[in-house]
Amino acid sequence: MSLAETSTKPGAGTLYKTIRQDIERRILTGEWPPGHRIPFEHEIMEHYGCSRMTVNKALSELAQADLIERRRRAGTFVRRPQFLSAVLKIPDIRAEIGALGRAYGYELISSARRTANSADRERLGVKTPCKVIAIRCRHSADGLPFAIEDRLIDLDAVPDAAKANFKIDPPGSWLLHHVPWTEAEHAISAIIADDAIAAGLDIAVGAPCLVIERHTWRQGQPLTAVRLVYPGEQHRLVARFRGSE
Amino acid sequence: MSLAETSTKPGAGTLYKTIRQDIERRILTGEWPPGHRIPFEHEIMEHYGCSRMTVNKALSELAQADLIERRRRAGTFVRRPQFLSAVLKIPDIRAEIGALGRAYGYELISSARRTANSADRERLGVKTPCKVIAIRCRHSADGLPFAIEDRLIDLDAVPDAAKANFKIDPPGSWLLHHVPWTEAEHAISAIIADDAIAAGLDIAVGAPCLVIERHTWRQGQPLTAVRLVYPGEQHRLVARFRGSE
DNA sequence: AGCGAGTTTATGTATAGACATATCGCCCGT
DNA sequence: ACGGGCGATATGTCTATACATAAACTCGCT
Repeated sequence: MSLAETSTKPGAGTLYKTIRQDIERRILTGEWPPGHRIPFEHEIMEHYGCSRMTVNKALSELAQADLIERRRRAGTFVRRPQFLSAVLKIPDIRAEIGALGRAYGYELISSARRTANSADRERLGVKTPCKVIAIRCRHSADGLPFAIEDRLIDLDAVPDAAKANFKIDPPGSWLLHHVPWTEAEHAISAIIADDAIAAGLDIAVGAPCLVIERHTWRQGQPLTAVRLVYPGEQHRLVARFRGSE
Repeated sequence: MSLAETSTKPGAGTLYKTIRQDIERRILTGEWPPGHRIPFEHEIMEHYGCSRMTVNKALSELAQADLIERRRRAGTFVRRPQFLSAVLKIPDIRAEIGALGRAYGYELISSARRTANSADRERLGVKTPCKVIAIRCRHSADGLPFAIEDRLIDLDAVPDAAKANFKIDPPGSWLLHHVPWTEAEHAISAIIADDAIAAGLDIAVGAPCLVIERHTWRQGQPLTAVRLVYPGEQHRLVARFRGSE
């Protein structure tokens, strides 16, 4: 029990993957519950009889996958699992539609620049007064409505947005290419189309819609808040992924 | 232009992060489109004047994040972005409800073991005849309906499932703890509650529902297919994440 | 031309050692 | 008791080197 388990099935052939999978297994089965401090690199390295870099590589990958949290001097801890957390990787609708091989269409419905009212401030999560741009637009694929977008941009945080031409560029694409972000949050829910949504998406009132709300920050400062409404029966969010081999 | 840009803002203080972000930026802005071969480790290492291990660390992280694909002898290539791919990280409803601090309830509605009919086979994606378990159950939080689950398990791929007691253990939890998987696929969509769903979730017919369909494989072999229906106005899939600092 | 064996090359893994950096805790002085 | 400073310690980064491995390429044989 004390030495490296070269006798057990090697798992994946390489040492660091074996280490990573051993730890991953213990976390997923609950043997090491959230908050548990996993052995120091020093100890793991002795257990497997390898160098610290090898252990470090295994732990770094687990940290990148958010399974563990590493704190200097304190050690490495099992993270609370992110239940049903949904990560939408690339948020650019224009590119998405292009990748589907369909013709992208964009239409600016309304655009207003104003001092943020209390609803705007709450939605963005800012406390101090600021200027915002409020945009409503529609994306379409092959001429058919694809999504309705409702967006608020904090002009103080993104002053360049005042110079962008949102009659031509979709705000999502423009922001993705011009503004770096550090944190984001998504929420996905389902709603029933009301009159405005039904008209905008060319579907029946009462039809199901998928709603994605996204907030984006840079170093804790709110940049933009957006709400995208998709026809729910036509649109599916699909993801395929691997379980770290 | 030829040497390391120590004059530009360091980005993140450490070299490998600078390298990773430089490359990430070029990919996200489209400067290096999908399929583009990015410079060899050898070249990057000379460009930044560092060792290959440092470059390798940066590229490994980008590969883990699925931004690039690495092929021996051929080089490293920008991957086709996974548009709007949604990754639901932990699929265990029992743990999810527990984490919300609410009391978990589980009720098996029906369970049947049978030889897969053609609909079962299509849903699972198997071609040859096999045995399956079909389960319908309900999850609740604090006594209120939380989700309806409809699941198919391939008994040939997961023979142990015949011994599990799904009257007590939710099939999702049981599978998570007993069956390793290597690939999974999610699809999220929105539907309108029909009679059966409305009754099961205690909501009105015509109310919006969020649907998650998940398929799970091990080494390409289908293990299980599940469809989860949530009340759409009460339930939101939320995720917060960082943009690789 | 077709095919198989050998070569080249870029990535993959692993090592030992070095120094940096964030903190946890302890000790000491007020 | 309280707080500031400092040392111990675990992780973070980086290097130079070595060998393994897979795949693309070359070349020569039939």
